[in-house]
Amino acid sequence: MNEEIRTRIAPSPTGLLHVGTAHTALFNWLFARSKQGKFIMRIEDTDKERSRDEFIDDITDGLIWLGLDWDEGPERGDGYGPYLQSKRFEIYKKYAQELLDNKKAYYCYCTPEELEKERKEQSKNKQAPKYSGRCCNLTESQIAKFKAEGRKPSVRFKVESKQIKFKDLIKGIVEFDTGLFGDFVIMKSDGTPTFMFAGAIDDFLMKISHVIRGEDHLSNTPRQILLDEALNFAIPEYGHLPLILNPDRTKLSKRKNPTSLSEDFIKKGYLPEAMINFLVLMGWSAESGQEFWTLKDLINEFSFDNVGKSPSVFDQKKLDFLNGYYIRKMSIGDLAKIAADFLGKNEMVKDGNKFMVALSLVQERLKNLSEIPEQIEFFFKEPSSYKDIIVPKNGTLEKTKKALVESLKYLEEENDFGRDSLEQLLRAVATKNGFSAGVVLWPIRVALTGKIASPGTFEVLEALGKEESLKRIKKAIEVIK
RNA sequence: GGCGUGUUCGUCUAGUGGUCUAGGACAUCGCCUUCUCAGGGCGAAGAUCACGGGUUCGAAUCCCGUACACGCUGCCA
Repeated sequence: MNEEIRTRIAPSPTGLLHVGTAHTALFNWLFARSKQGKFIMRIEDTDKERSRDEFIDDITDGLIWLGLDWDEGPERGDGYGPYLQSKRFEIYKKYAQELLDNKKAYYCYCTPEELEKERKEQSKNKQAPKYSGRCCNLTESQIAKFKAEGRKPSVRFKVESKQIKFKDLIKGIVEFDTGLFGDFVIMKSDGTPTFMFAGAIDDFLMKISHVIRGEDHLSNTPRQILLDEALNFAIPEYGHLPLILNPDRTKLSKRKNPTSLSEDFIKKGYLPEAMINFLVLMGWSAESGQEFWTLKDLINEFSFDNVGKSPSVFDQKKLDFLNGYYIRKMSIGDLAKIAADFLGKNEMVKDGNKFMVALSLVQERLKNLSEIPEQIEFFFKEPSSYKDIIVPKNGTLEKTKKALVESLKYLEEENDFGRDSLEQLLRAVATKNGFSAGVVLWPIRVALTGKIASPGTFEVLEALGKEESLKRIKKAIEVIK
């Protein structure tokens, strides 16, 4: 019989949702969904100093935005909750007491200063920094003395010296010698648990079957296994994902790269589809070689067999490409909807129809939503200051004037402002005057848009309509007089 | 310092002993489409598979060593 697959994402709310966390969440989610398992959200807010509620919101909102929903978590299902570690302190205390009672852990009265000094000395002597274990066998009188000094003890786990070997889902068999570790702290002197301890307990209590996390946790795994063994917990499967790196190959950091999902990607106009596709391609590839993926398709295709072992450099250019790709693929109605949401109170959104027409002209040129206002502005507002660019390369002021005047003449008489008939008309104007098409089309387009780069002349004429188009062309003739 | 993990085009990657004169994608460059930009189509360039030894008839693929990178070595997570 197969046990239910249960994975989790366990962010600590000490900052905005990081793309690395999103990446880990994605792989956990995919694995759970592909196995009809459960995906759980657990908030690791044991660090009271740095944890903030607003970060919890940022993290959960970001994952929802990506489409990574969870089955259990704060405010959602309470099978094995609570899912906020700050509400589970009694549980950790109980297990710490159990270890204390079994002599598998002991009180440590060392002060941070003493420990720091010890470490410094060790590294000065080229020794591995490792806790000496000096508090393990304190006498009654020594303890009484420390207590009298008002020292608050931490609880340290007594590390048994042995080989720990486990099969990582991604890395394969990994082996550690725990004799090198030194006794580590499981309860801080303020009574709160360390990440190592709380994580091991919660993974067991929440019946997590697979712990999928970043490779930076690989060296923590044997410690957690030791804890599991001491507490008689079942040991979960582990999988350590390759990390995401800055272009200089250091661990992804916000100093060197955009890392906040909300601030750097959502607000900049990236689409969840692009983000998912981009994230999954860092570390995973399909057997088929397919490179475009939606969450839905990934569920059927995902497997740890195709997850790579080496870290990936964050490549913004590729994200941009993917984002443009998904923007282009979207129906104009859907684009208008998400663009309107994105732009919020922007004036240009008010006239829904006009906004949609404008969008349709620039859709294939967009790399992200935030480029929209700049690209469609001409559609709502007469352009200005295009005097320097209205004469095409290799053209002259004289020809440009003539082209505009002649075009205006014919345009005024044209009633069909569809792009096809406009094309016929204007190309005829060009040949009639012995001009190449560009000589007449460029100035009109600039008169209409005020831009060097824009959608094509015929589309713009059509979209703007006869009245507005003629008005702008007349103005251009004035301007270059 | 110790331990762990990793190393294929600039980047993401395919590749599990012969089909690899190493495939795809992004980026770059060129051509075509064209009034511009974008898109699309076609094409080019780009990797002595980190390095050095082995094993083998044969290695990017297996073994050993070295180098480099990253992670852990915290009363942060």
